[in-house]
Amino acid sequence: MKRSRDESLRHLEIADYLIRNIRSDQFAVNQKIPSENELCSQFTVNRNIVRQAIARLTNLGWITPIHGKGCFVNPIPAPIVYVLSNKTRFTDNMKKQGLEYSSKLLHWEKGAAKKEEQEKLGLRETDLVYRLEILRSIDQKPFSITTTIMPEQDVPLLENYLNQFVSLYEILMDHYQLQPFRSKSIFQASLPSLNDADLLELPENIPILHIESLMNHPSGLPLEYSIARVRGDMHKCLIEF
Amino acid sequence: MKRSRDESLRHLEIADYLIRNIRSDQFAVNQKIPSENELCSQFTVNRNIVRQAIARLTNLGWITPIHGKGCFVNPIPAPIVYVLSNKTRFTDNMKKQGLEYSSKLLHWEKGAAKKEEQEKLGLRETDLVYRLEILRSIDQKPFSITTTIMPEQDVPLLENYLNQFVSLYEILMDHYQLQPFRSKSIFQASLPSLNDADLLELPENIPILHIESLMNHPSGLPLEYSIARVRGDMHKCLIEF
DNA sequence: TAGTGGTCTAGACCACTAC
DNA sequence: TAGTGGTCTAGACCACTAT
Repeated sequence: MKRSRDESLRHLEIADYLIRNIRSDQFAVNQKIPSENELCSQFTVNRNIVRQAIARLTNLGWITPIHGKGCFVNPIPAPIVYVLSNKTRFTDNMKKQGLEYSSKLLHWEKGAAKKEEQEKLGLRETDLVYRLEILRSIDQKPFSITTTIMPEQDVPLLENYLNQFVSLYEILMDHYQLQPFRSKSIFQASLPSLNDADLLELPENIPILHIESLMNHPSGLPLEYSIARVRGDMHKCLIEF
Repeated sequence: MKRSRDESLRHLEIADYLIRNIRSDQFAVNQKIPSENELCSQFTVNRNIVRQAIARLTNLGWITPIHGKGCFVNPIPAPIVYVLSNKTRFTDNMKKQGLEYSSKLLHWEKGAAKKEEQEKLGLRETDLVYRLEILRSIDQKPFSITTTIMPEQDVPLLENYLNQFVSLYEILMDHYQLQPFRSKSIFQASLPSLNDADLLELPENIPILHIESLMNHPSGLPLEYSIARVRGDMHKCLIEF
């Protein structure tokens, strides 16, 4: 995977040219960059080469090509700083920053705990768990997908409250008097699965911050195991020690 | 950036075929996958299409093409769990896990503190800082690059000890009796810069875990500001609350 | 209808590796 | 020398958008 800076690959040259122009606002946000054919003549190369450059910028999230119209420069999202502490809530964080947020329950199910879930939550094979898939958005734009697993015994008949889902923590608080505390989190950088990329409306190559968390009862017993996938380019996670 | 699963793009079909075969060990680790020409005839497509599929797998880190030889399946690195706490050291973490690690000082300089550095470290415009660029490896494989900034006043004549660099924390301990404590860290997922990708010997599209940290004196005064870029596919960062 | 991006074919020449 | 990957050309046909 070695690369050297002096090799003259035409498509990289064109990609660099485009990125420089976007950076310096020569190609403004939400505006079109030159068409493929224009770039072909400008650089006297084949359309395939231009398309390689275009693909590169698309993958890196700089532009979005729209069939029949052209390639448009993406707005650069300013990363949102999210403070993670033992009692952080998504909603609290957003409220503090005055951001418009929303949660949507994509899917839920009740079933036997899988092996990993048993271990993380301290359950037996026969125990049941709820699995929720939640999409969170900020300013109407998809921001993260979280899979949350909770033991059925802690939130019996949870399905009764899922019809008008607004916030998981409201449900826990209002109907079960539960207030989970963060016990530990594992951070990882990865690329989105095709499914997550679709849901987050992401180009494939935008990295994802993967946060696997265990939340406890105030007593210390595990209550909630969650795996969040957050857009890397929209998110910074701050931890204070 | 919408994608639907039912569109039949030949190059995606080929890429899927290859990934399935790698996953199921039909194409074993460190072995060659079929050559481009073989894939061309197998799928009765043009070489360009096969090369799109190959590029996809390369970017995703599945294979490494070697000129004149073929495309070889990459070994899948098992992620190393790194515990981050207010007194974590890289070397301690690795020692505990019995891993062979090493640090290499790539570059150092002394100069006026930049604006951001002044803010983070509480310095004045006239203050000087040391900037170190450190490459850490595990089992001889590049793992992370860290830029560390320290005020000159805290580590005067640091250059005297950089000739035989082994570990930054050894120098701080042995020559300055300093033991920095982690105050806060900011996590972000991103893609590597071209330079970092080169140094880490990474395909471009392997995501990077970006950890920006502030370390303090035991007294609470800022002592060290660092920006680490860690291979996302080799690293999990655990935080306990 | 003209212009745009989306997909694909059929070649060419080169550099590197193995024999 | 034969086979491999690396780069690039010159087309074709299609679907979508604007007018």
